[in-house]
Amino acid sequence: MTSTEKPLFVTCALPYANGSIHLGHILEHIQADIYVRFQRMLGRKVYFVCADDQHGSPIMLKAQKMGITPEAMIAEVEKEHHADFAGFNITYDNYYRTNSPENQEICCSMFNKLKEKGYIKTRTISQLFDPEKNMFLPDRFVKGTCPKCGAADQYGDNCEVCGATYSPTELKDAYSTISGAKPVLRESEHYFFDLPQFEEFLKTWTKSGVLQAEMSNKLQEWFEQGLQEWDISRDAPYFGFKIPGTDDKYFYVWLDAPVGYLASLKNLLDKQGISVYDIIDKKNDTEIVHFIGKDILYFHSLFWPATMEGCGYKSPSKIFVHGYVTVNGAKMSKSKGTFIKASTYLKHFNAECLRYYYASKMNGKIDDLDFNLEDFVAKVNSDIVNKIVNLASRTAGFVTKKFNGRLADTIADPEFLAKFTAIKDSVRDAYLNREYSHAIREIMSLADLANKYVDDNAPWVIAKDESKQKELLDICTMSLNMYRILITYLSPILPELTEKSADFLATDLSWDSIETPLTGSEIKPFKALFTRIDSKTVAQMIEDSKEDIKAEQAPKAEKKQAKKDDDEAPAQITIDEFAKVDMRAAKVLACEAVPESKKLLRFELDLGNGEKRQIFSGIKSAYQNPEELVGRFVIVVYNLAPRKMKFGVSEGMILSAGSGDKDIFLLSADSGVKPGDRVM
RNA sequence: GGCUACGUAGCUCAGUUGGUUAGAGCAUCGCACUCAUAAUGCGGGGGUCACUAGUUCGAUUCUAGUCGUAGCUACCA
Repeated sequence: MTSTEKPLFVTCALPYANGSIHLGHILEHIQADIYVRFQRMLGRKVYFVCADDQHGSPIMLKAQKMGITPEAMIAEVEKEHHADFAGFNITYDNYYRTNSPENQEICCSMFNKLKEKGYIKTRTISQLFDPEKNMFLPDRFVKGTCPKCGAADQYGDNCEVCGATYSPTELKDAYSTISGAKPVLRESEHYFFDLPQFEEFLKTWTKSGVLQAEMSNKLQEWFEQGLQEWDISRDAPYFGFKIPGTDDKYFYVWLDAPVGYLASLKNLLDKQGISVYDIIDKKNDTEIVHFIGKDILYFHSLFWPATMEGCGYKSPSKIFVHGYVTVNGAKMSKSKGTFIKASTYLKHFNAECLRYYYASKMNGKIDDLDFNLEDFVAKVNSDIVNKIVNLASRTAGFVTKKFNGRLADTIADPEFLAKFTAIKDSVRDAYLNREYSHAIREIMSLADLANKYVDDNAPWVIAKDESKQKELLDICTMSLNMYRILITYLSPILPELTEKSADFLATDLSWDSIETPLTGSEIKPFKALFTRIDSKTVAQMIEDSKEDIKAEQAPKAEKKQAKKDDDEAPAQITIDEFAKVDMRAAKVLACEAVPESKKLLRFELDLGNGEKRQIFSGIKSAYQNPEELVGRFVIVVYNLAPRKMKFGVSEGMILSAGSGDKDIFLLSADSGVKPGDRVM
């Protein structure tokens, strides 16, 4: 059995049900869809499935905030996701959900198997708990003061100011970002998957060619660090599946998400009377292929194959990892309007444009792909319209007007046409290796050749000579056959254009028919097959994206307002607490703007008794001429922990008041104060 | 800080298992053509292949370092 005869089970990563699909998601789905469409073209049996990933704390909390049930929220999101992928012509055999009976059944059955075989352990761990909300807090829902540098409002796992990493229990003045309550430490029994038992299996598996080389190197690093047991349980309240045999333990969302692949497949196969367990049986020759982004490699290359192996099931055959999408060379940015939702894109452009553009840059590697907006317009117009479609457009008219649409009975120059069929294998290999850009390069160079053929033969000249009518038809038949071949090559990428072209040529465009010339048949009158795009539409799309974000952020602004109100009435402190702050007067010895920084001024201060300190202060916006500050007195928090900053260590804090930006005013003392005087 | 990847024409990208004048598309300039969705063809200009050192008869391609960009780095996954 050759590899193209084996059935194929293909998935895309399950989009999380707390937000919209954006052009980053779409990259993966287009990549997979092209792959799948091509495999189907070769006649291969494919199950292409996806689903919404609907469990976990973020979903539970977001639904709470919206005042609806998680079920209601995910149903809404699912509808939207469905429409988005359909809009991009992604041909899923099934798009399902993780919050489904099928998923629960498979999760529980897999868990029980793993437990029976001794791969599940329990251990009591201490974790921060929100006493008001009555729930355990994931790290990123805890904020507080960094224990290393004293920066306020840092997340529970690391400090964005000094880069220190720590456990959330080390945070000072920690608070829950959900309720604002002070978290307490509480113990709980957790379930762990014993990943280290699978080390040998995983090492062998990762070397079996399932991953790109870069990714398998990455795994080496993880092996060197040592595999850890994986915490797969979460305590109630949690939106997910209850773990069998427990009252208040739930499967961690990342346990049930990949199982969602199987759930979606099961939902599909049940209707066909096929058992999903047969497909994942080790004896079954179905190949399992996952398309994922590089951010979730860890789950798919360690936990997922290990849990499958632990259950005695087949591990994935291929994990195809791709990079991120950047827009105009930068990360997608909400404020720049380059965070473009799938639905926003579809309001302005046809799916085919993006399918083509992405494909023209996809190479099967994990490099990021840049969505350059100018390049997008240029490439779509010049490749698809000016070159490819032009071939049909410039010759079809003659056939229709002069020959009633009937093509010549033979191919005039089979040798020349053979150049077009000659790249068939190379195009096939490119598709199979996901080197779509390579395929497109070859196809486009033939499109150039085809246009040159038409130019060289100048049918518009021959058309005027009544004695050369056969020659005219020959040339047009050649040109339309070149078009037929090229569009067939492109059909996995451009399904709509292919369909329109098949209708226009009144023939089937299949992989097997590539070498079979289209002769003696009638074509339909040519109509514009593809509409060119322009940069004004791009600008509109960007504007729309900015509007999307504004609409989304409106409620968040309210939240900020609420938080601000809290600031106005901070908790009272005792005089003892106040006395802990040592503030002193200091004389500015030198002051300069930090050139690489937008906000910072660097001060050199005299704190009396010959003590000098360097302090950075974020007041550049209000003091354009820092040198004018030299000689004046400022108030400094003397006993603030030093903070290492990008440009040096800041040894204290200079006090100022104001609302920000240009309205920042340094505090100072009246004349007579001396460097080092304490503020009483 | 450590690790990894990337850095080739104005833009987006190929390519080189080390070897004569480094490629494509778009953009730009000139010419031709007028069948075609102002599309096409021919020709020109444009690159010290990030920088520096090393290996080599020879490096854009190998090695090391530097700079820049991105990602990873947490008992997080």
